Amino acid sequence: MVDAYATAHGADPARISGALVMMRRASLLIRNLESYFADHGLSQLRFLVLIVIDREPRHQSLSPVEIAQRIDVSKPVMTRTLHSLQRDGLIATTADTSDRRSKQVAMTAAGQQKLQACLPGYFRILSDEMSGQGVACPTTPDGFLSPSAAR
Amino acid sequence: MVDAYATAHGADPARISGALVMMRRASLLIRNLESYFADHGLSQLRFLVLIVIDREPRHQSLSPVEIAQRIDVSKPVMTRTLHSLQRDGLIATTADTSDRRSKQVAMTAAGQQKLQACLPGYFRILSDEMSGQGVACPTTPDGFLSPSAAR
DNA sequence: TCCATTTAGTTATCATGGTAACGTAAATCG
DNA sequence: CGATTTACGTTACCATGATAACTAAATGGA
Repeated sequence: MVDAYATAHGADPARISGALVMMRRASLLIRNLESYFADHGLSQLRFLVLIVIDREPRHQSLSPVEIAQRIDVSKPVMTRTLHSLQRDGLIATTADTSDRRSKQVAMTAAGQQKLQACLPGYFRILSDEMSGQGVACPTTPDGFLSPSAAR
Repeated sequence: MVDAYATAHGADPARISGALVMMRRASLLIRNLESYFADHGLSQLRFLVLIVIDREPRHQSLSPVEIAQRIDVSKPVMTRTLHSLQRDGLIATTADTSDRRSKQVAMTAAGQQKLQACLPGYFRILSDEMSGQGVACPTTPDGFLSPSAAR
């Protein structure tokens, strides 16, 4: 089916299929990860925030913009996420003494614990995916990618 | 950095990196496609709905559930999307004579036109991606996947 | 120094995904 | 048949991504 459309538009069906398969595979993996994190009261974004703070070698704390830039997410999303993480007691924020516009974000003990608890399963899922033991990867009837799977 | 975490958890860094790179690549491709569709007043989901109807060999129309199942999307999302496509004049719905719970969805001339207009660029983007000429694929500083990029 | 520009964080709003629950219609089974 | 179960479309609500626009603070040049 992809073939029909692709050749009709002068595209190489193999390339098109390759791209679609990759998207499908990645999407299912992301779905899988998101489901795993949900079971632990996290999400991909919340997990990444904790990781980024955790591996900060210097002072163990970062400003919201710094985190947003490293994870490549917009500032409003970071604001919302940090508030929710704070509400759940996984991070704590303090005022920045040198810049009154800014804050410093640090992990709490509960945050550290949560992160450590999630890491093994996270690597397991990624590892299984690459060993071909990940989620089965049935393409859509048409071979096209489902947008829902893109999440 | 991935190495440090991965080896600390007994995972194969190469596998982990591989999974992260794939997710990153797919995410950027999806971003790219979404941006392309936005320029044409569509989205991935709206585009797929049109494709699924277009390639229906039998009667040129489908019920909302059939479309939802083929694209692997929830019913409420399909309801919303079909309403928006109808509002934009790209599809038309008629009552199903044999099942009063259901409807039949068909493309309008404008819908056909929009679909045909989008196909070449769509295949171009997919093809470029697989030929290595797609979007540059810089991993995050840490090698982890940005959730925003996952969209 | 003072005014303009940039930057940090926030708010408001939109888009797009999901689940739960509901009304109505069809189907199934006793 | 009639009662229960299943299925279709919808509504309501939540999560998570984005942009635009605002406030307050820092910065920089005339």
